[in-house]
Amino acid sequence: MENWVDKLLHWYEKEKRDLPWRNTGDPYKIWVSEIILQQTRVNQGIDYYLRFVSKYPTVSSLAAASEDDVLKMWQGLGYYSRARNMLHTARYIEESLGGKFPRTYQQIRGLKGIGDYTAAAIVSFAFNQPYAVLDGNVMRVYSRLLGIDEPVDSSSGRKKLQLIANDYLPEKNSASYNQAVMELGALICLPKKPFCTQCPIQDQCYAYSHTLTAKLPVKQVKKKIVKRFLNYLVIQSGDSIIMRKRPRGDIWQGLYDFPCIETAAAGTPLALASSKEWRRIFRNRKVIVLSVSSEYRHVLTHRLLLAKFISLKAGRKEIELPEGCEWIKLRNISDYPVPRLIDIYLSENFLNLNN
DNA sequence: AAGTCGGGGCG
DNA sequence: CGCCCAGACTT
Repeated sequence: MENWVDKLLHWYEKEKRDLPWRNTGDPYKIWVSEIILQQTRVNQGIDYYLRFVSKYPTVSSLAAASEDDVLKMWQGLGYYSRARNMLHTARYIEESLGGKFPRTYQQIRGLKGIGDYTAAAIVSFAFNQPYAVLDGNVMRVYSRLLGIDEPVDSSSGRKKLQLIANDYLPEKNSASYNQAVMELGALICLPKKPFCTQCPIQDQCYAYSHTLTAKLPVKQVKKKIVKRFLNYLVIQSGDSIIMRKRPRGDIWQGLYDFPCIETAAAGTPLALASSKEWRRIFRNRKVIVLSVSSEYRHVLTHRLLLAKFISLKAGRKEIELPEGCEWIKLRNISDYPVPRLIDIYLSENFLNLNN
């Protein structure tokens, strides 16, 4: 029916790499290989796999090992919970399942350290059961092949791709088909600069015919934590203090904080004093800096705020009130909504006011 | 749904 | 330096 499936399988049989775990049908060794290869490149995992199955050739031998020894075998590979979970699961199989590796998807999926992908991989590769694997390679291949533009790292995107993978999985050659799709992703359909001219199913590919290979798959924009340096001016005069209602289009809209000079890096009071904002607020006059706080760190979802509070004493008439700012009686300050950062600062520095 | 967990290879 | 890798688990 779908001729491209045969092309893909043919390509796989011809081009597949000779990897050590492809020469065994032992579910234990396939399990070991799949755990090692989680978030790990094949080339990095090969030596670890060979050493591991050499030292622990069976579930029983692994179950009898100490955690120190297993972790030592894992040293340098990372994600060490994988090794601890394997030991735990080996002992469970040994003690509760009579040392016999389980054979059904549901049983295997329930083992510690085995999720959807690994359970499908084991039952497919070891027992040729029709469960579709979905890993990074498979998601990339189907995203391009079918033009799926939903983020593959969202739960809805993964769910959709799993259904697609289930749908495309042939009933008979599931083991070969699963590995063929992954191998295509690993050798041809690369994240960057894929070798489309060598792809056996290029003529089927939506992304190729629409020149979208560079755009697919879509990933959620990684919210990298951006630092913001806030230099707050805590200006007091008599029983009053200047606060600012935060404007729209920025964090903490509608809450109150202080007049703020934001800088690209940690600012020193001396540098701030020569800034345009400072000179405008204080009308080019000298003011008395009472104190400069240490740096407060405040984490938001996508921001790391590094705040300093510069406490100043000034006469009201010497001040040019910045946009959105107002004098507030200190005794009323608890009536105003403030961000957590400001609340902490106030509680540490105006303790008498906050109870 | 987002955060956490390691380390290495590659452009 | 950022991205990505035969992901799973916790919060």
